[in-house]
Amino acid sequence: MTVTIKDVAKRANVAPSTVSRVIADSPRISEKTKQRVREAMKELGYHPNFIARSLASQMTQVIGIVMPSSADQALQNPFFPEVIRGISKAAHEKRYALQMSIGEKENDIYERVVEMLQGRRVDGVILLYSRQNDKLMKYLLKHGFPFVVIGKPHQKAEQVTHVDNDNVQAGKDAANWLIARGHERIAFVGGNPQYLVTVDRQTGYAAALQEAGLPYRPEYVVHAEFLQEGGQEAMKELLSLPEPPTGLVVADDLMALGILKTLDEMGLGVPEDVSIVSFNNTLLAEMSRPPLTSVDIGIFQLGYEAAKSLIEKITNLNEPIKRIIIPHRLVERGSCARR
Amino acid sequence: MTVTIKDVAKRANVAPSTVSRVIADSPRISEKTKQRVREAMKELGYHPNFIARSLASQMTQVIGIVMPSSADQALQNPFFPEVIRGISKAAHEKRYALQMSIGEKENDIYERVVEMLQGRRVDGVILLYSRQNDKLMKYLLKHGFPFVVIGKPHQKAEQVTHVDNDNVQAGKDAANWLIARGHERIAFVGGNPQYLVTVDRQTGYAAALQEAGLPYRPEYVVHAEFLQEGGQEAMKELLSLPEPPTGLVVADDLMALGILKTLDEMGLGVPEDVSIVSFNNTLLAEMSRPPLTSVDIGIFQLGYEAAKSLIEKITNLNEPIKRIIIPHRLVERGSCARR
DNA sequence: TTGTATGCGTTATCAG
DNA sequence: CTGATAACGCATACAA
Repeated sequence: MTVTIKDVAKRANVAPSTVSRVIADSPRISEKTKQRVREAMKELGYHPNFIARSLASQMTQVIGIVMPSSADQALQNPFFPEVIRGISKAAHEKRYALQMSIGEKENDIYERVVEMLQGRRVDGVILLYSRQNDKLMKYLLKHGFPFVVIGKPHQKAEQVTHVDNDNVQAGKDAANWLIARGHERIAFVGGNPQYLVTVDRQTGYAAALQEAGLPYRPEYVVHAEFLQEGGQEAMKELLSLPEPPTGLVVADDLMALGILKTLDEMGLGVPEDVSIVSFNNTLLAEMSRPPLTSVDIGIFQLGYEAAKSLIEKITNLNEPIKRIIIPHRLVERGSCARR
Repeated sequence: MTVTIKDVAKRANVAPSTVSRVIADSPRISEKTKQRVREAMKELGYHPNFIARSLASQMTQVIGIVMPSSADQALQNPFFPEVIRGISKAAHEKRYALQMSIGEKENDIYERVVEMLQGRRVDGVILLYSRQNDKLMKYLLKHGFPFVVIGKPHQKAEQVTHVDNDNVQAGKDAANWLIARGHERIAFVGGNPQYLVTVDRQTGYAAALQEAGLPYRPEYVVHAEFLQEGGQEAMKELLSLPEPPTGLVVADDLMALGILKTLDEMGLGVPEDVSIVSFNNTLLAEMSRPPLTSVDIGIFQLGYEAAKSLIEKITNLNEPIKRIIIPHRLVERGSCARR
């Protein structure tokens, strides 16, 4: 029924191994027989069976994508489709397929990924998150499975190839943008502090304040999970302080969207009353009112480089550990005003 | 190095085939030896090799997800993560893994999916789109590959298992909502008319107008690709008509977000000047200003049922063709006012 | 440059 | 209830 390498071999009057070599485009086969074999393949409608190939070669040509737990609505963040586009591009260039693992709870994810790898379904994985004390990462390191992290690993960063931004600098740039426009009361609204991006950007924010001689006020730092209960309240508190901030550095565009809403409900206008700089420069930044000044972090590239690195690692196990920093740049739109 | 079924067999003093049966939990193995074998598996840290299993059993336990072409920014639509969550849930329940195919151009996608299927990497696929005259769908039908469409197939709908909403009724409901609130000039803003959702919702919209005795005005129907050039202009034209609409039925939340922006630029308020009903009821509907009255179409369920149906089809090739309709319901928020 | 033989880790078909 | 043994479709070391 399904046409195999043997059928092709017969048709072309060669041995199966020859056909195999033609598929691999081995240089040790004469052009003439290559032609003949290829013709036979066409005529029979041959398609190589990846499963069989994988079993024989011990390589699947599949890479696994590990998403953060879907319990939080993180998936709704436009960040993900965009990284995946980047991953997909690089993967396709090297003829790799993509397998995906989504789980509700952290432990779900762990188990599925272990199964993926131990079951030899994938050659390696890309982690689209990086959380504190990650059981999965430890497992991967221990067993020597090829993997790459997007973001900065909490532990053992020197042992883990990762693709990241200079989030400290990015946080600094964002705050400086506001400082340069005369703002002196600048708050930081971050996401889950379990994720290192948040921490890094906050660090940069704090550094910028310090360099500018502005005081760091703890009450100006809020970690609001906007999608959860309580997020709005935290924001409202912040803006109801005796000395409310005039500028906000916000962890990402999706959060900024939520904040715009909260501000609106409080009767505060952007940028007249409050200026905002956010991160990621996704579609949302363009579509929001006002459009958001946002730090572009090269999401597509993050994915692209991660996949490229992973594939290098897979094909060459001695590939050194790498840290790749994707440049960022602030994109000005309408959410910041001079003070 | 890697521990196989044979190692386990030796350890447990049984034949490899017995181990295989234990893995499959065959009833023809005594509980006693099952215990023994399972112990041996634990002790050796055995993990079954899916690739080998796939080759022998001719089943991969993997389903493919086919995304629409990423050339347009469709991927940015929160619809996708949510369907995928649904798919993932059902897949995991039946212990299936997910493989993903993203391509830039339509032809890209076609080729990758053919490769996926012919290469026996997946047992079947779910199409997350349904476009006119789809080459891929024809191919799938012709070759008898198991597949399920989310949305309504343009052609041969009777031959294709699909999971859809009653989009005509949904369109009607949306329009009626506005009509019931006294609106008489209601426009329809759809996405790409190549996609049947758009057409169906428009049909429902038109039917509602007719039933209410309102005139159908062609100039009130706009297909705006917001993310492209020209989208804004089309909207502005619509709203600059001598008799501009007071109500808008908008294809989805993401588009509605863009429209809110355009309206704002034109100095029009929602819902004071223009009322909006949109579709999908994603996170964006909650986060926008004002929050959007939106028709919830059960995105998660669409994915869940699709995956379930596909798996049924894979495991039982005689499974009949099905059409599954996921119920919708309009969720009221703040974007509609009485006239 | 090409062919032969063997193995990849399982499942499945026979026996027993 | 359990054990040999032959596929599954391809890659590769070794021959020729």
